[in-house]
Amino acid sequence: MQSAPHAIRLEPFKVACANCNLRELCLPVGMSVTQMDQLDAIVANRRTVPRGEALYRAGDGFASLFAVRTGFFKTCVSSEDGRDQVTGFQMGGELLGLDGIGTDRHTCDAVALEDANVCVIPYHQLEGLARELSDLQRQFHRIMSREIVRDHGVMLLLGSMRAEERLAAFLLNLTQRLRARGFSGSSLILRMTREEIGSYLGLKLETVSRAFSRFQDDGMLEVRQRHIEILDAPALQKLVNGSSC
Amino acid sequence: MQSAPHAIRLEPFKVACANCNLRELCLPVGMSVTQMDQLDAIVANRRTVPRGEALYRAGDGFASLFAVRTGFFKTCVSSEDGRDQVTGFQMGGELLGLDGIGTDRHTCDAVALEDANVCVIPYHQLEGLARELSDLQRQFHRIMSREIVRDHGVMLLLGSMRAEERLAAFLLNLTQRLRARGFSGSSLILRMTREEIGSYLGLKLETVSRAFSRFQDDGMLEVRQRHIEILDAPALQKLVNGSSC
DNA sequence: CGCGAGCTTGATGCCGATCAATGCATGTGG
DNA sequence: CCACATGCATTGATCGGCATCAAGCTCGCG
Repeated sequence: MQSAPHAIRLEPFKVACANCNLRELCLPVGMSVTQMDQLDAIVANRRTVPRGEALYRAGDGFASLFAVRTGFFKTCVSSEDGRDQVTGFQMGGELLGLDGIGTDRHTCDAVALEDANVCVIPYHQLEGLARELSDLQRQFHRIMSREIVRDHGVMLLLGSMRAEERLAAFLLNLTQRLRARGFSGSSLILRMTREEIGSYLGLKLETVSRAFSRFQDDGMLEVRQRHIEILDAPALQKLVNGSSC
Repeated sequence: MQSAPHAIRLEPFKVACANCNLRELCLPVGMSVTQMDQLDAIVANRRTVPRGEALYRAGDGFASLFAVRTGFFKTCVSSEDGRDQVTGFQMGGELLGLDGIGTDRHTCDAVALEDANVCVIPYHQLEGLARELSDLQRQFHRIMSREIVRDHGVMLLLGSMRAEERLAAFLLNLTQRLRARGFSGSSLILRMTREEIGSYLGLKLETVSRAFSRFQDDGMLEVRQRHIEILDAPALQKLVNGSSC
């Protein structure tokens, strides 16, 4: 999310899982080098996705999962009548496509918010390998389970938090994930618009903008367009939790 | 019956997966009889949960998944400051406990809304068996994926629907699942309170009650306490979708 | 430079929360 | 059996937070 993606558009050579700096956040967690080599053997392909384009769309046939190597994605579902809901933002090391396993079709769109590069993981082969490597199986199950738990957290947010609490929770979640990837966590550049944030949080873009302004007035943030400086993380944290009354 | 030493209220006899009337909605989907026998071997235990009691609670260690045989559950997460969110309602054939895989601890409470009976599926053994039986592996992955997709649908509901639309969607979802289990689908008894429905839908109980009343006034439902008669399902469906304007 | 996408800010209105009273079913003990 | 308590549901009155509508503003870019 932080780096300038325009230096190299296409990886000319393959980076093995064992050499990938995201391996501690991705599928290979807990695997030995020889196991990673086996995983590498099925993750033969890369794919670049230019900013604004879809990695897949709802209705597309499902064949592979994708691991984000560089770049930033959003996933969104939409109902018949055109209502739209962003269901998540994905960064390096996170898996995309889990929604497709259940019905062999994708049920949401995955759109790159900046030029991106993903590892293509043919699902059928992954299943086969997971039957041989219990470490891989375990990690895969953990990732799915954590996605479910994350979704439950979003439900809590959407069902019972107020606008500013939602935005605070969102920012803290983002910074935490960035910190896990070696970024500062107090200074970040949003890859998504106010409208996309609003869709994720169940708010209108004006409300998101107002909340940003209010946080700035209260000295918790410095906001310059999409560049956010977190000045008082504990205050944000307090908003998310015990702010009532 | 298993000679369980600590058997408080165990089923007097075991019903094999192959004979269970829920097998087409549960883990054994797509498995042969001999495969189901192998599954039976690890699903040796049953557990009864009286109404109002928890099958597990957030923070409990995770060891097993549970398949609902009879009865009705809710799952709910809560934040530090006591906010509470119902994340789902589970009925016969549905799995409980998937949230625990990611961290080896449960992250939500599962509470029986009526006296219930569940199959205990030791997770470690399930993993082992899934490595042998690709059909089991596939179905397990499908169930997890569908849970993720379901959660995305709830996010859409919470993020972008209005009160009556949410309740309509909720009722239609319930009736559809009941129909899949051989019930009429037009007449149902709610197992949960207005408050629990409200928590699930991100509404207050008064709002839920008012929406029920309004549906009744409009001739779409007949509401007598928890007994609901669906008089005009298409009208409900229309509310969920293209009601805008 | 002028255009347009995205962002900010203000004014107003509505949906659902909140507060409060009543109704209704079930259960308990006198 | 009734009196009473309790939990849940309904309904009304009022209030507040966020949506909506409507201008401007900022910045990148052709």
